[in-house]
Amino acid sequence: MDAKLPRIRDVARIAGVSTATVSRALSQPDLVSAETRAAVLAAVAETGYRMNLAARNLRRKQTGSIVVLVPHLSNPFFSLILSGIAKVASEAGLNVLVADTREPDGADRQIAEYLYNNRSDGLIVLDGNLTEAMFSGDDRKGRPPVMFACEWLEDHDQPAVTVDNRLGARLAVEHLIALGHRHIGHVAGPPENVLTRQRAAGFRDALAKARLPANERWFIEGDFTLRSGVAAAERWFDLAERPTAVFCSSDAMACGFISQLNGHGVRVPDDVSVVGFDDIDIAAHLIPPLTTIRQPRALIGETAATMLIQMMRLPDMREDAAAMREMGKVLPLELVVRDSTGRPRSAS
Amino acid sequence: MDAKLPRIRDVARIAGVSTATVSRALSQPDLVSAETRAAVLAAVAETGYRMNLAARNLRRKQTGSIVVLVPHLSNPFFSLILSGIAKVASEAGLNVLVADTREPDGADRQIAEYLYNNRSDGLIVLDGNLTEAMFSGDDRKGRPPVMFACEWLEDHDQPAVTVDNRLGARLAVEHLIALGHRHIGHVAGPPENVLTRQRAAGFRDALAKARLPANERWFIEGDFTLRSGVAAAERWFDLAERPTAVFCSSDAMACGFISQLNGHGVRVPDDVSVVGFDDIDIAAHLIPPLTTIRQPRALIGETAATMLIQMMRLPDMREDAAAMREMGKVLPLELVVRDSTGRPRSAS
DNA sequence: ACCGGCTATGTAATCGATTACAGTCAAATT
DNA sequence: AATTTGACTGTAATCGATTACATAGCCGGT
Repeated sequence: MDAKLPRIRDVARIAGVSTATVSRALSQPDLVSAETRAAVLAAVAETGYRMNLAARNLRRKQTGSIVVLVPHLSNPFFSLILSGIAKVASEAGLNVLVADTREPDGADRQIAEYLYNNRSDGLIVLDGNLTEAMFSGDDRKGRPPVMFACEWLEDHDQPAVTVDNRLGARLAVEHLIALGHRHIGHVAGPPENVLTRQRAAGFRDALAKARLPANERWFIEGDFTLRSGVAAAERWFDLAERPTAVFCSSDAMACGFISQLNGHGVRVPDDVSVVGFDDIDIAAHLIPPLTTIRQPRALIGETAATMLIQMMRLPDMREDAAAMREMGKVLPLELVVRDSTGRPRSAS
Repeated sequence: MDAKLPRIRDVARIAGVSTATVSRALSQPDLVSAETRAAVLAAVAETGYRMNLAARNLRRKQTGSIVVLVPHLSNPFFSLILSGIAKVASEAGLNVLVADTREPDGADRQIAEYLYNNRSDGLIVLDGNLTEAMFSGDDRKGRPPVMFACEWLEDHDQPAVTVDNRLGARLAVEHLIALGHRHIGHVAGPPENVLTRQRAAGFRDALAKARLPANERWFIEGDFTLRSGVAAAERWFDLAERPTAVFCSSDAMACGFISQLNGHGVRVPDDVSVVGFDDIDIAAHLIPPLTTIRQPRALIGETAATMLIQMMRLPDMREDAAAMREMGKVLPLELVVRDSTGRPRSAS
């Protein structure tokens, strides 16, 4: 009943070979003859043998897991990305550890824990606001490879899987302009965030292209959360002159914004048009269904994981800054027009 | 530059003690004298030593990680629960692996992988629809402890952290009745799910208590997802006689339901009142803000993790079925009244 | 016939920490 | 004074798989 778990030695004995041969049959099948392989496999099946990962990892000096650093695990935007990462990693036999960088103990501790210590074979970082110093420095050799996704560090060689946020924002705003809007506001993310800057740039691009002035009062700062969308609506109410359309830098903020507007009797899209960014699951089912920029979230996760695994397999490549940059990838995004945008009152 | 990572031996040499003493100073500080401890700590700081977990786990015959089995990682309902689990586990020095049981390769493989093989020291299962056989059987001794959370297996001794779903549903429906509704429908979860049954029972409890008949045509089957809420709305439209209020077994379904109703010109709460279940983050910011039953999601995660860790520390206890059941815990839930419910037309 | 090269396998060292066991020394007990 | 006790520390075996190195057998070329 309580038989101990079979070890490689037991398999070897039953198959009539040495432990070395069993090990090879299982992890480098080409090295052993077909008959031997069959015998080993039979013995494995008979005993129900399962490898002890701690032993393998100890010997191979690796950990068998990758770590994903997420800002706000509770943000639904990340769920599909994680799911994509998990899928690829699990196919490669790797565990996925998820750590929330905004937890009380702080990001730095997490990074140190995972980056410097041998707790992971690779990192996927979804948070662009980490101490840059942690990722530069000379002693990069001993550390596991790092892949950024969604967000990234500007002015660094770190490879990243992203979308063209600037283009996305431009598409969103061009859509509003095409509808006839001339007074367009922006609910932005936190100022230190890369995405905020990129999307704000795209916002300005579109205005400039249409020769519309950018009104700084219509630039409202948020932090990508629902709550900050609500706060942005309050700011909007305070405005003497109000824009007829608003581009929100995340769907969550758009949702909070619309909800709060609605609470005060302002209708979307009749009184104000709103565009979001991300296309989270619920966006299509809000009232009104949200016009937004779709990011291929699952694909971002899968791609990031795939590339990280490539980097893990080629440790030398990390010395080569050019090769590193090329590991990055920009995935396509798409404007999804729904009902939260319409012609402005004045133009109808 | 490329100095190898320091090992316990290096620390021992610098501190002028043996490796055994270093090990003890680090993991059982009481066993060494204060001076020795200080010397070891100083040496650790000097070398930047970090323990190799693979080695520790190999020697201790454990894995240092717990696994969470989630149905649908992309469901935002689970994010806060995971975050609670991660918090507690990380404080205990445990890694958290998350596996999606609804992935293509199927739940059974995952279970086998994690439960039978030495890949985890404990499991938290958030999916009540797993093959029961996997958790019973005689050879339970060799396996890691399992804690259920949210969902559970009926007729089994497995401990679980839950809320009183039946009570929650009753509160929701009593609220509708108190508002004057006499024609109340239910959008349920998948029929094989425990939560579905519990909540349906609570629904009937409330009706029975108010001596209202339960109309089986107003019982619409769903699967907790947004999409199924949308489908439920279509079913509602097909009804000859329509209820004036609907209790949805999840917020996601309530959201899809309301959204689809709205798309066809039916207003909430003017034409129909809707109550959800869960109180996911976005519930308060839907239009209209959703009346729902709040589950303490972070607390559920923290509690499940805490209890699992207790079980891990007391391996003998698992033999004792009574003790096992007592490990379970029912956490409080709460009705949150917002704007998706109001008096019925006829009663106003 | 001999040698080099190749394939298939075995032997044993190795990864790095933990811990059973043994030993030391000083204080307490008889 | 002898013995016991307890606190502390060291030595070395151990966890289970991987892999460097050694070896054996076989084939083909000269």
